[in-house]
Amino acid sequence: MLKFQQKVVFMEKYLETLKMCPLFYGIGDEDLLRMLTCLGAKTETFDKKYTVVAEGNSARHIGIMLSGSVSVTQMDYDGNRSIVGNVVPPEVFMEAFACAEVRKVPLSVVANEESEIMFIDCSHILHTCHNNCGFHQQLIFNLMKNLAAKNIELHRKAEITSKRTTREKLMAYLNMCAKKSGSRVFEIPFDRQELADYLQVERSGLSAEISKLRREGILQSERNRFELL
Amino acid sequence: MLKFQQKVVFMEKYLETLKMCPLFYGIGDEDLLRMLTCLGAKTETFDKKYTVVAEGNSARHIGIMLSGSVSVTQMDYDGNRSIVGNVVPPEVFMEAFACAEVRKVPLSVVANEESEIMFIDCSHILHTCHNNCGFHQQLIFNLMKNLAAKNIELHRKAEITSKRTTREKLMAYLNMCAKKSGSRVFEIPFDRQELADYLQVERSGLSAEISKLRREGILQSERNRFELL
DNA sequence: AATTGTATGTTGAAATTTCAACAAAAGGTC
DNA sequence: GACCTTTTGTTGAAATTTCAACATACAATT
Repeated sequence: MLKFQQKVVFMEKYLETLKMCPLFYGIGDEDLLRMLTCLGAKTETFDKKYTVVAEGNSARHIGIMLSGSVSVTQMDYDGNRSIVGNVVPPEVFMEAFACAEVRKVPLSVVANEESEIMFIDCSHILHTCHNNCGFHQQLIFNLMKNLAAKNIELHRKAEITSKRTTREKLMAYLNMCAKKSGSRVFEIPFDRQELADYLQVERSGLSAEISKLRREGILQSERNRFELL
Repeated sequence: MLKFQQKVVFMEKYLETLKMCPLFYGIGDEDLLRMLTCLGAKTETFDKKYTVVAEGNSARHIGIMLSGSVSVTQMDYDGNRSIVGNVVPPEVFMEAFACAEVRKVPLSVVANEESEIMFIDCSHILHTCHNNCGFHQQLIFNLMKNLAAKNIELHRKAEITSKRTTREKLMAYLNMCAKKSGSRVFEIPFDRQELADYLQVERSGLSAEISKLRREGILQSERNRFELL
């Protein structure tokens, strides 16, 4: 009993985050908490740099970011890292593999900082439970919307990395960030090496290009803070 | 009345294709035909090279390939074409934009050859009709699965284009094709320029690389037929 | 404050890609 | 078959990226 109480208290700590999660759109507080229990949601904490999901792991679970942030990365057979993206609360990750009922994930997820993550076995979402929670329908609908949105995000990333030069990729990325943040001043979630792995270019060449753009008066930057002029 | 009859006859012409479509998995013949009418499915024919969907068009409809094939492409502000993928029967396209309820599509779709395509207004799928067709649930579920599969496909494409050299991209692509076809001999759905635009490299450099691989005895090829040795 | 480690910037040489221009081969049309 | 168009292959020069190596700045730890 105490255990249940603790669980609820814990979930309530992140209730605001969970309510913002696209997966739970349109579901009230009470129902949400009940539903999470019904779905067998489990929360885990990961230290910085820890592997949340390793390539080849089972792809049964959907991850929901509660705090911190993680990077989704792909590793080449000869060690080249490619960063697919960055996930922050209240976003969801691994949902595509879970929904497609792929056995093993072909990528890995690493915590960028101390992070709390909720996991839900996707089969509990897909195969409506017999308690007949009225919200399963809504949940599936939300999951679908989220998959569609991820799809579009992948298209957007492809648009950036399809550029041929480091400069074009960088500018396409920075313009996208500016647009997203709604300001010409913004921070990016990557350090130089990570940005290079995201844009699929060389770190040194990327640094050189940033310096060049600065000299040309196109942008200002220091560390991960950028301003487009 | 005659019109209705014609429609049914037409649909029956492609019944086999439609039954294979991931969107209609688990739905019987009779139900499928009734459902298509209920969903207001419309079929159009496009000549080779014709634009099926232009960038900026409304993104309300899902396309289902009945015959022929189309290419999904993105155009750069300075005219660089990037090919996202190729769609053949009985696959579906544009579903991500329709499901995410994006207003305008950010890419265009062109017929590679004479093609027949069925369109369904996605809102008819998402917002269950009041006739209460028993299969709406199944349809939504199928759509979700399909979105997840597309997601994974986009990941796979990113894995290919994330390679740094023309040779690596090409080999990654050919290996994927070989795996998909289950044979070391296979045809690709692209001519050289299209393959270059898909892999995001120069056509001339791609041709040169293919010749080189041939000289090195790694593959054989003529036109779009390849054999990995 | 000194030390250590990590992140970023810089540079020049080597490798690769892009670009432009043309040659050769294949396909379609009359 | 002759002609025209499109596709594919080839080539060398210019541009760009990668790579390796080092310099500098910054952060954390003792």
